[in-house]
Amino acid sequence: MKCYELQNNKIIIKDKNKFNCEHTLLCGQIFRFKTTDSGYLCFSKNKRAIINNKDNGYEIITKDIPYFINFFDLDRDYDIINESLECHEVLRDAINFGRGIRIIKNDTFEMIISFIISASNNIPRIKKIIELLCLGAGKNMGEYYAFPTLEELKLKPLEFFESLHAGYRAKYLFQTVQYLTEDLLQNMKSMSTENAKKELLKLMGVGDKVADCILLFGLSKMNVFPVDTWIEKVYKTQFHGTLKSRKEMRIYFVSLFSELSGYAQQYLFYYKRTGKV
DNA sequence: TTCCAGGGATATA
DNA sequence: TATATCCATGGA
Repeated sequence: MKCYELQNNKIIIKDKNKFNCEHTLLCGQIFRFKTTDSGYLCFSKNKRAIINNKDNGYEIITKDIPYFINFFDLDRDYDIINESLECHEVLRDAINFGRGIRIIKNDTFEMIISFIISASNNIPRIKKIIELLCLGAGKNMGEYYAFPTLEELKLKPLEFFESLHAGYRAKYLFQTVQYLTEDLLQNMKSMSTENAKKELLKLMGVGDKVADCILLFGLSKMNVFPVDTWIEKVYKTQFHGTLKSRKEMRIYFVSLFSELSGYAQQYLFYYKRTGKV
């Protein structure tokens, strides 16, 4: 059963338990969104979705409806996923806390740049740096700025990335932009998780964790489990684990959740970071 | 002042 | 392969 309907060229969501916009935007997978009086604005590439609260759901207004149906993964039945994950006790609480989260399907290039910026950084600052990036290099769309294309960023010198207050990540961004090609970005979409990760790890500023985030949010690979400082806390406090390296934790979690690893990770991350447990 | 944030690169063994 | 150290920035 679909969680949405199309009415008057709008996407109508009638149940926030099926798609909760607040949880989906605040759970750390999207850095380009704003809260408004009536809901949210959400951006991807050069596109925008206006999300208004409506009854117990939302109306989503956008010029590209198919893009955002796919972006918010609205054609997937999350009840089946949740049911499967709830056999793990810790996940039960995390799912109840973040019910309605959907794993977004964002642009590969936008995710590569965004998560290079995310390394050893905090979410409010990541958002500011990305906003400056769009302002300084993205196309003016009238009421907002697009995320810059690879072609646009290839024209920018190292000094431009330094001007974003990106710190030591500026040189990573510059080198990765110079290295990347449209062909490589396109080819990664059809690669296996393992092969795509090998390619991502060749990029300057992309290590194990950042690669997993790009695979999850930018290439829709669900058999990955990014381990960051928050997941490390979850592992120690909720799972009472004894493994020491993040690599070991990643292998442990992927073996536990398999093809549902990405969903489990996002529930746990949001639960720990926002739920203050 | 020190610690921390969706870590990674590099040198060293 | 595994570990130690350095890396910018800004808020708490």
